[in-house]
Amino acid sequence: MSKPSLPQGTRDFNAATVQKRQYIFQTIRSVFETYGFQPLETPSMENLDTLMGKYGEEGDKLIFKILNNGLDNPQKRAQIDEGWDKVIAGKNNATITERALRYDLTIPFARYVAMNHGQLTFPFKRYQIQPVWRADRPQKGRYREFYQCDADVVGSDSLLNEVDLLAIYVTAFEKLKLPVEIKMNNRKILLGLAQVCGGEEKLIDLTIAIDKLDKIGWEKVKEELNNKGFSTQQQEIVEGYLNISGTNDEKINQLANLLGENENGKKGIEELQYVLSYHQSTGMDKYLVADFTLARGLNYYTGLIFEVKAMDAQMGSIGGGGRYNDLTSLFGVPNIPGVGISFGVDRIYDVLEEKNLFPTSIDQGTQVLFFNLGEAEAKVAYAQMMQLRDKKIACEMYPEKSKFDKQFKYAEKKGIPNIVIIGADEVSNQNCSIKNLATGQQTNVAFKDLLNYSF
RNA sequence: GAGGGCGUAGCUCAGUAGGUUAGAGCGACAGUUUGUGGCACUGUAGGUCGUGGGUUCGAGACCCAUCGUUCUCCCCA
Repeated sequence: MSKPSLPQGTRDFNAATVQKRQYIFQTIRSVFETYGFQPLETPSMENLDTLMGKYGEEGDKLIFKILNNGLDNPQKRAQIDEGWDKVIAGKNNATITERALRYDLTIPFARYVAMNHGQLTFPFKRYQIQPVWRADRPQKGRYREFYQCDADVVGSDSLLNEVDLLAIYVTAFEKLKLPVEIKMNNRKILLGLAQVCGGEEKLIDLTIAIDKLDKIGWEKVKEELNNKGFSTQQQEIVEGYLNISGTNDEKINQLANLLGENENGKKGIEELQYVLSYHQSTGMDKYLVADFTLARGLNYYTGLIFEVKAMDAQMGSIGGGGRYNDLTSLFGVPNIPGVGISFGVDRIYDVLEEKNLFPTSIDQGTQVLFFNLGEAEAKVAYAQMMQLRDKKIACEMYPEKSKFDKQFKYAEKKGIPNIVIIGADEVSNQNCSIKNLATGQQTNVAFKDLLNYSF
């Protein structure tokens, strides 16, 4: 028997951790509900072809695939061998695998909308809090199983949805007391840039290069652009684009000059301005930062895109989202525009922990420990305890008659603030001794008054 | 997919240029006269040194492989 272990990139959560995670979930959930979003849950596995091809080449490689059952069936040997050959050649084959663990919550949601659009009332606003799985190499802030909290609106083109979703971000992070910056860009701006220098078909090469700016620096980006066949003149435009700086308004002005009369550029800027100006009136614009180098990997985005960064923390993005104008057409139902955001709970947890931002009051453990002083006494004490439990006070009784020392230590280790002692004397006097472990104060309380005692 | 670090008691780690029976702190358990904890003292248990090879008279230490873990890059939440 080998030592038990956990699959790579997965974790157990102990009591204290679960409570802190619940605090994050509940905070986000209550904000979602306040904004009129309703819950949805989908299965942890989807058909493989629902997921494949939606996350780009890199993403497809990170999907956890589930091996089919019955591969040991000798009668299907030939078929299975053929299937394996295809899998080994890098293709998917339904004989070997036809299901996979979900990689995010957006695509399963799109699949749900495509399947149920006849019954849904649009605009349809749903939130979803569930784990997702990625076959990534685990490292800091990166797990193979982690939770996302998504809110999406489908069936509406209005930018008011973007405004609303940004407000959700701001409200949730304010409640969590986590200082953040929300970066915004627009795919249309990136498209406009591509059209101005090199053409639309270079959009992907261009965004990949731009995205690397803060990691590898301009010289290397320039080199990469050169390799991808961008002319000197085009490279200069990109350089000008990347050098845009200042306040949001200043950046937008510089961008407008650079992109000139390009239709996509103008539209992209207009949308960005709309959302920014809306949030000037809510006061939330102080969190919003126009960042034209923001690209985002998922290739289904078509409009405004967002990414949330925790301030002063060594951590990748803790949330992201954007507009996708035609996601359901991947599943045969065209013309349902959508926009959504996602919270990365596990990373938010790591940042809150690192910065010590969890409130101290979320520890919801036992309030009162009843000492066990023997069979007869325990029976009397148990009846008293049950009354407190009826009043929703968390109580427990030490399960065996042990020395005081031991029972005290148990209370201490579990962080139980109060103990109640009911021994032979107390039973005959119909009262109990209540001791507060922090202060050491001990008082006698009659059984009939116990219910009104404030612990 | 590429590249580093680290695997010694339940936990955190020591372990000198390879040399006898592998150590400490914390934790656990027991006790210091069996109704009042935190402190202190005493004692007890607990290790195939990740695994498998190799070098050597001799390996926890050196070499190779393998597994696990962690971090960076890629990409992402």
